[in-house]
Amino acid sequence: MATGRTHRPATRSRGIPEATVARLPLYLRALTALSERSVPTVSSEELAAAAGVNSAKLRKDFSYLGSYGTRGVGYDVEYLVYQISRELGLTQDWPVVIVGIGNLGAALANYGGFASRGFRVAALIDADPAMAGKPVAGMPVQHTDDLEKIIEDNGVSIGVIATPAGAAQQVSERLIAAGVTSILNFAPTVLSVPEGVDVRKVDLSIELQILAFHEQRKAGEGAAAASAVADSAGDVGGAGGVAAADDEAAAGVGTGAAPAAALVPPAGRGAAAARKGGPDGDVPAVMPA
Amino acid sequence: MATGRTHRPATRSRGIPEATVARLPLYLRALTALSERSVPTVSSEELAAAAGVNSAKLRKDFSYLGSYGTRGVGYDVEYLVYQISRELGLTQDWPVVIVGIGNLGAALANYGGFASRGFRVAALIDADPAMAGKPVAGMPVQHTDDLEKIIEDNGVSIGVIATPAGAAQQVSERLIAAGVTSILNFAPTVLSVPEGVDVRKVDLSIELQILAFHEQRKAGEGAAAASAVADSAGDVGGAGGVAAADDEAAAGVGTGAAPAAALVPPAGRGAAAARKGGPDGDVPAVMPA
DNA sequence: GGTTGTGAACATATTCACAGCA
DNA sequence: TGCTGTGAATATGTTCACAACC
Repeated sequence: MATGRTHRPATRSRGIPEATVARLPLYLRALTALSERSVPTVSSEELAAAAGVNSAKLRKDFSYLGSYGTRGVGYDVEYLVYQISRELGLTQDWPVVIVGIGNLGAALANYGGFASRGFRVAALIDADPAMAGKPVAGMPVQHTDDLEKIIEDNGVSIGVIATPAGAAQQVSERLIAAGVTSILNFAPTVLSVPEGVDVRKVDLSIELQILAFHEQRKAGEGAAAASAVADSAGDVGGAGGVAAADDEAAAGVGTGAAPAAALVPPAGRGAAAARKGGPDGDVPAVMPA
Repeated sequence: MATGRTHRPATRSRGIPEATVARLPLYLRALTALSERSVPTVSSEELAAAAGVNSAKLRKDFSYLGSYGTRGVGYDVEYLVYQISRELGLTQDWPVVIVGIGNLGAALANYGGFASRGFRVAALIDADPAMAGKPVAGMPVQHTDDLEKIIEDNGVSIGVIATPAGAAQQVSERLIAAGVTSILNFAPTVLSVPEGVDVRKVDLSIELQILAFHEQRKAGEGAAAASAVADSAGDVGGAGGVAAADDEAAAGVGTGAAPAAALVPPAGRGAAAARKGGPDGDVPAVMPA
């Protein structure tokens, strides 16, 4: 590795669990708040509460980073902030580009927390020639034609896609060809990318659909059984779920990807097929409006 | 349940795994696209490719819903669209309110995919009196004072919070008190809510930090070892991760939650504490710039 | 032949509960 | 005494591989 250390120093070391990585930013945020209030130390219990997880999980998470606490006392806030920042790679500067400057792209560009934590918006890019040169968040929008040059000149390795769904795949290909290896995708599409490129997606409609699922359960159970509610609720900052994505769709294409069509109950063949289904004979009365 | 069926019809039935629920919207999106192209049936292999997952996982997921496929043939597209929609509760109408109409809130209000799938924006709410009455996405913004009335009059059970971090907790409390039981939170804060209320969060900065973590790994490995890259990449639509959240911060407060402070390496006490750390003696050369 | 549906094996994540240390 | 760090137990999720069936 970079330091010339032997591989896998001792027992486990390599590979912090993905679920833990996903929670580190949460801890970091809580710790930063404590740091600003000049709190010197926290217990796992307190910090866990602030981050919305339980303390055993937090201690386990930290144990993957090392033994940074003091038994009987707790964790040194400043020190932990530094260790987590380092682990997350936030002690260095990450230039990012945002592609697709519609409502959402502009919202992202204006997002303050962006700059605060190692990320720097290096450029705003849009395909609309009319946008070129217009300032958004105090920065001129540049045209897609210059995408490759911008990426290379700024050494950008992280790209944010906030274009309409239809443009996302192509944009991702250009970003990757120019050197980007991590993408945060807000467009409601599955991007297919080569091995070695990381993609995370944020999808509004998926999140809403997941909420609707649980809402429906609550309503159903409430009517008949009782409170089997505390299903996915309970631990807010939980582990599971993927992410929900939104899209600049509205600002780009008419209404986005694929609205119209379907949703009518399968009258003809559907009904036929339905017969053989009935896994638990569950065909309830939810008839579509 | 709604139909008066006996509880737990047969073997398992109740409780579709959370990970499966989180993928259903993905399948639904892919199926809707097929439906629009009038494709009558798909194999698990094809559909899995379109949704960015592997076919075994998809089949397992569907098996929790019932036996909706035909061996040797595949799945009937229309029928599956209906079944998944029903399972997710999308055959009914879900009025939602968006609170916090800054850049992000406006982007969400304009998002077309919103309306298409059972969700309907019932109202836009903002605390700024100057916003009141102004049309956003063809709908007048209403003032926070009327929040409770709006929720009740429209029977809203899902709320979207796109306010600055500082306002989020209070907004969530008002929403919940008025009857909302599911919240999609875009503010970078941990909401604490009573049991029975579902919260999902979308957090831009968390997502970026997760990407940075993997970027850092790539760089480190690449320099010395080689390609141990295909770490979190590989299956794009993977399972793990939480979500990343963004905030309307910029439009509301100055720069959001907690930017400044910390990030300097722990010179004094930090170094001292550092000694006892060295879990795997991993202290690499990543010295902050 | 082709494809689903699923038990069994494996992998990852969470929680418990307590020894070890300040 | 108080709190961390962690093995062991449990729960959840993924993948394999193949029997069942069209």
